[in-house]
Amino acid sequence: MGKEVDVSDAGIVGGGGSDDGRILDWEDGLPSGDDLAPLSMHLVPPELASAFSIPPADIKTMLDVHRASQQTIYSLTAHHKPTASSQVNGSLKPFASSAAEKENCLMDLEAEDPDESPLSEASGRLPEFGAEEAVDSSALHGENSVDDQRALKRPRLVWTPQLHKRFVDVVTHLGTKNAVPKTIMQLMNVDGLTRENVASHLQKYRLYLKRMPGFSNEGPSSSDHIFASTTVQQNLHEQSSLPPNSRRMPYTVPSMIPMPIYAFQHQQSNGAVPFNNRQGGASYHGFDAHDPYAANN
DNA sequence: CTGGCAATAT
DNA sequence: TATATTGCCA
Repeated sequence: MGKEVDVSDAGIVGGGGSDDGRILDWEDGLPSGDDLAPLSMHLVPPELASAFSIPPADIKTMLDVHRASQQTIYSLTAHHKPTASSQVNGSLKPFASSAAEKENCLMDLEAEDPDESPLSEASGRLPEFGAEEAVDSSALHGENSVDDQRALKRPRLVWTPQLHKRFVDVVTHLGTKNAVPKTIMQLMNVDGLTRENVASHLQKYRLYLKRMPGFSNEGPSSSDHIFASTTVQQNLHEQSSLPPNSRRMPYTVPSMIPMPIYAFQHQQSNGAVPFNNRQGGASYHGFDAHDPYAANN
């Protein structure tokens, strides 16, 4: 990876076939197609997997491979979020790879807060892929394979207790004044989380707060260290994608930005436990009327 | 363009 | 039911 291939003269892809030698050179030593395990083949035999409680991996399709390779390419090139300045019209859409990344790195949400309730989210449930158009449309039409990725509609977000906790932490830290969807989204630092996701959740959350007076938080609390519990190390990535003139608020101190997690999204029904999935009782728009965060804090 | 909010959709 | 989307206005 650290080596660059000189493409200045021979690299023009569609040009002449004069670069065959180089490509053969490249392929030399690689296993042939016959030596490779088919995609449908499990790396771990089912019996062995079940013996060790390893959840069965889902069969990979060409579409999966396509996405994975796109993500690889993406990570090798620009690791940019979609900003106004970034010109991404060429081939790689940040959104597409972000979605792929999200799907591949499932829910690693746990990993902060050891005292978190051991909810059985990690029940080994793999979120399947949304588009069931298993047929490779690019093979049929040869176009819009990239555009489709952005057009893929995201699975609906599940506000797990972990996600919700992060949400509440950020919101209470910001205070009612500064807690706007965009800011919340940025500070939550959850990969794949959209502004709309936050806005929708925030709307409900405010309705909840309205009937629970006393929990509301006015101004930004600069002193509390709600993010101190979450270990911060790497991941100061892409925080500088803000426009140069945008003001850097005191609460955007990098050390407060928690470790990135991945938004867990699902299709229909799976083992994901919503943060408010209590059983009966009084709840208002999903927010428990009594103490919704007892289990989360 | 973003945010807030109610209504409506999935 | 939980979340998404839409429409309208600030």
